[in-house]
Amino acid sequence: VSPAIAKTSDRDIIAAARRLIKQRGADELTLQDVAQAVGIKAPSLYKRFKDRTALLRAVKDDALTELETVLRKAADDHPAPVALKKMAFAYRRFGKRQPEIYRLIYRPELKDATLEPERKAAAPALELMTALLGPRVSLAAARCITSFLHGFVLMEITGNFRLGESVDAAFDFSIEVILNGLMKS
Amino acid sequence: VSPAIAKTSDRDIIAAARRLIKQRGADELTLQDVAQAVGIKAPSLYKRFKDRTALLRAVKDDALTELETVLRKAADDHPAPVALKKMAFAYRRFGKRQPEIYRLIYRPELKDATLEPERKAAAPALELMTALLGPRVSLAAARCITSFLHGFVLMEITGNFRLGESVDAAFDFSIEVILNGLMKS
DNA sequence: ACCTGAACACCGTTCAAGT
DNA sequence: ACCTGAACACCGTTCAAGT
Repeated sequence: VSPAIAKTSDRDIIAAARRLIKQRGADELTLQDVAQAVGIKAPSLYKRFKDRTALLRAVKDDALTELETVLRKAADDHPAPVALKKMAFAYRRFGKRQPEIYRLIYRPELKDATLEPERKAAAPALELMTALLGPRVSLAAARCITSFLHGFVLMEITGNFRLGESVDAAFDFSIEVILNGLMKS
Repeated sequence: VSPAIAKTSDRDIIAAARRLIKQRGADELTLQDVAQAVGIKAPSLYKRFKDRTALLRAVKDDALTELETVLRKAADDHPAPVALKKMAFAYRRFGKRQPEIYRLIYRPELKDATLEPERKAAAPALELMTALLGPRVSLAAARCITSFLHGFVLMEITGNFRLGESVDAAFDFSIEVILNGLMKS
């Protein structure tokens, strides 16, 4: 008896799911669509992922890993204040390029027990804040800038900025405001 | 022939849906559950709401109206800097008290054509910023503080602050940072 | 005018059977 | 070891029929 040959792989499936989510959003993602994209039938997906949520979680982890890379590359070897700005811009760019993926990252039902990936993605900002302000306020400062970035990106990709004027300018302005405020603290 | 007597009303239905969402989240909301809560069957809901999305939208508008009231009451007649802080605290409190409702408000698929309700809820912050900083930077400043608040509340209710230290303190700190930064601009 | 049961479409999920 | 068709549960939605 010859065992069935695998037609696909976990990585293929994750990549296909991610592409579909990027295009249509996670709510529209059907296991049938994913299966079809990798040349199998929906029930076969259950050999590799416990359920739909587990697959979404895998896509999320994939995206979070990429986000961490993007943030670290942006910060590079720049001095802390410059690195912070570059990181902020890179963060926003990531969100704008793949809004549906960005939204996926923060779905509450996708948090797993370990929290490893999200911790890794949050690390770069915290490290920079420590370099800039010292350990006493670094966590609070990281929460400040992180919250702003998250909120701004969501507002922007959800279409909540519709009163005119430049959104780019508002972003630049806000980053200046926050960094100035942090320096004084 | 006696026409059927209405067993419920739009307002009852919206209130029931809101209560159920508050408890279990919008994703878990079933039209059957809503119908049962007001003593009718699911198909009857379609006499009053075009579809499930329209019902969610009505709940969202209801919540946004309440949010605007809460924010205006918090600001009251205080001088602008005080009013801004009070409003920020009220905003966070609203989100923490009804996290699932807060999340609902910002679902992209629930935005309607007019955008009236969301505009009204954003107005108080913008007005205060104009009073505080003048019309030249008020919109950018409003976007700054609004983004921060939105991001912070989401991070908090989604459970993204888990590195210890006081979250309350981080919020206070952040508000100070941003207001200080704004004054210097 | 509003309510209902029955029916349909769609989708996640399970499982026994195939190679 | 992986894949499949068939079946089931659940839910949004439609519609003809009831009062």
